[in-house]
Amino acid sequence: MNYTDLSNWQPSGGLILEKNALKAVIENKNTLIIAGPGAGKTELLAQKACYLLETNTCPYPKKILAISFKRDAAENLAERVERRSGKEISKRFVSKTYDSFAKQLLDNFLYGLPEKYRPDADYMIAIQNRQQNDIRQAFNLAGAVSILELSNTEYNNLLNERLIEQRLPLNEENQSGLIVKKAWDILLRGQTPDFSPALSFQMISRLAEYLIRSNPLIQKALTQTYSHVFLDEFQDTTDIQYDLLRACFHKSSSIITAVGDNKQRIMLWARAKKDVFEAFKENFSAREQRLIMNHRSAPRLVEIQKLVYSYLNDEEHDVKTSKKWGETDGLSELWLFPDAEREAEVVAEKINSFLVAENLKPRDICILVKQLPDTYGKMIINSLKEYGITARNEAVYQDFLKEDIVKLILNIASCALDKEDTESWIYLLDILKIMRGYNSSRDFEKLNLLIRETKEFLKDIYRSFQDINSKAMLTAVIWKVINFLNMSYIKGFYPQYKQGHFLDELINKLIDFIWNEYNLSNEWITSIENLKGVNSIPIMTIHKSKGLEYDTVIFIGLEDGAFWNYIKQREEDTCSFFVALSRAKRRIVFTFSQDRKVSSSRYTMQKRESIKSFYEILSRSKVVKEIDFVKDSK
DNA sequence: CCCTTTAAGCTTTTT
DNA sequence: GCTTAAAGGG
Repeated sequence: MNYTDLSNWQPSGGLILEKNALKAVIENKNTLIIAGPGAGKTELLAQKACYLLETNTCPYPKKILAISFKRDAAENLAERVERRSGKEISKRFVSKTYDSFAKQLLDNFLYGLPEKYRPDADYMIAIQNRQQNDIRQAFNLAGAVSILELSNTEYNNLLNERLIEQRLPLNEENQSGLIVKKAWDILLRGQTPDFSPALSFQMISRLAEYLIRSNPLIQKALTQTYSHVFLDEFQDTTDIQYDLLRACFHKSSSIITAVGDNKQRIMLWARAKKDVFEAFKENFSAREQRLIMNHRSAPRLVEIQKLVYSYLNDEEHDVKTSKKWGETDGLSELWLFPDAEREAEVVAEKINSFLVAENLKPRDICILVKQLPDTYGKMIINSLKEYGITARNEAVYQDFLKEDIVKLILNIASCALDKEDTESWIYLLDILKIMRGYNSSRDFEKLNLLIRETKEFLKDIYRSFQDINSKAMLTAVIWKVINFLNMSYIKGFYPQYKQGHFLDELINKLIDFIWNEYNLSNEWITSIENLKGVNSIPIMTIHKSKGLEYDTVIFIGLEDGAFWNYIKQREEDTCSFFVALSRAKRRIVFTFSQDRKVSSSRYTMQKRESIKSFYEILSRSKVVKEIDFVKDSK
């Protein structure tokens, strides 16, 4: 392997990194990179990975470990590095989620745990929903008595909290501590006859952390394997995750680069550690580095974004916009409506003109809500239908579409229906190869046979699709695909499908969705495309939109009613407002409706009293155009 | 059976 | 804070 000389290294893709970003790429110390929206945090990590690998600063055979929260973020990062540095070199870039990192540690070194905390090797992931709550049940079996003053949810939360609030081992000095330990025992090893071992991801992280702490050799191996560690979306790190990181890499030679944004901290309610930046700087002697570019948003929108900083008591930091924008680029509007019907009418009409007159694609636009996309989006979806435009609650599809089995089956369908789709063909063949354990260089014969068989099979599927005239027939075709893949190969390759009925449910849902789309379009390729969402406008919550960007963002319902929790979480909701605002590249629209029919029967008067600071920000910016849409002006 | 009262959910991910 | 679904009372 030829490595690039340190001084000759250039960011790939013809990109020019801002001064601080280049510094952060090259500097080989623990670093906390704080950067606002659109600064290219993920891109910086990808560039840094390429730098470390290409210049051998991460010396062969050592690796880089990148940890993200979500699977698609982890995959996205890995994909960027592979695209730039090539398959060979990027083998030393390991990108995974916190949970897979923790679970892998636990599963690989189960016997490194003291016997008292060693789970059964066949433990399941604990289920916690209405029908079944493994943790509650374990506590019941352990003899815990529920507390009358607490509601069900509060009590469940309390039990979960007691399980994972501290690092292991537990303090067993008092009576309640003993019950917690008993519950742990039951969850770790089960209780005959009817409770099987089950662990939550939080418990898995706690166990992994304890494992590392009690086995210095494993910790050493870990830090020797990974010379560099990347942490994405660092502001969302929970205390449990932070403890694990600390156990793994504190006082080690591994160099950590964390990137995050304190103004996008909207996960505190889900246990994010509030002082994680300060803790990291102190515990790891990390240097703070700020990026000042906003490559995403137009100058006018950045003006508004800057005003949010002062509301968050954040020091003034300079933000520079990209040169691709003109000084006065960026549109922001506040639309006022008498009621939600009028709102739906106007929003649909405007979206239609964005698509027609401005030539935007459906995926250039995003409809954002604080919560309850179905409730807030329902009327707009219906109004858009009159223009032949589809909008959909993206949450229903987002998680579903990134499931491995769904991706695989949809790829096969695309391959079978559209012979030009080489991308799907490469993806499919790659997976089949790995699933069957074939080696590209060794199993030449087998591979050829596999290619022939698969091509034959795809032709068959193509013909089958043409004959389908009922849902039962579609179901039969999908099962033909699954049988070709082989159920036991699937479960072996994707262990997450081993448990319960998850896989069956996904397959049934997939059949429902495809059949539904087919009834609308009567064309198979279009149905698959529409299911993937290419032709529909996404409606989603602010939380789901994190990390995404759109030309035009329409936020529905800048109203007290949507921010009902504002009194309890002022700062966090202001961050939410900021996240919504900063998704937009060129245009942001906020709507307010005097009356909103949230329920099926009643209107509710909307106020903007408690969130008036949001309106102050908008009006202080002096760039927001206020438009009052009175009833029935058409 | 109907009306009133009460509880729970609402913003998340992960094998 | 507001909706929905259930449980409870007459």
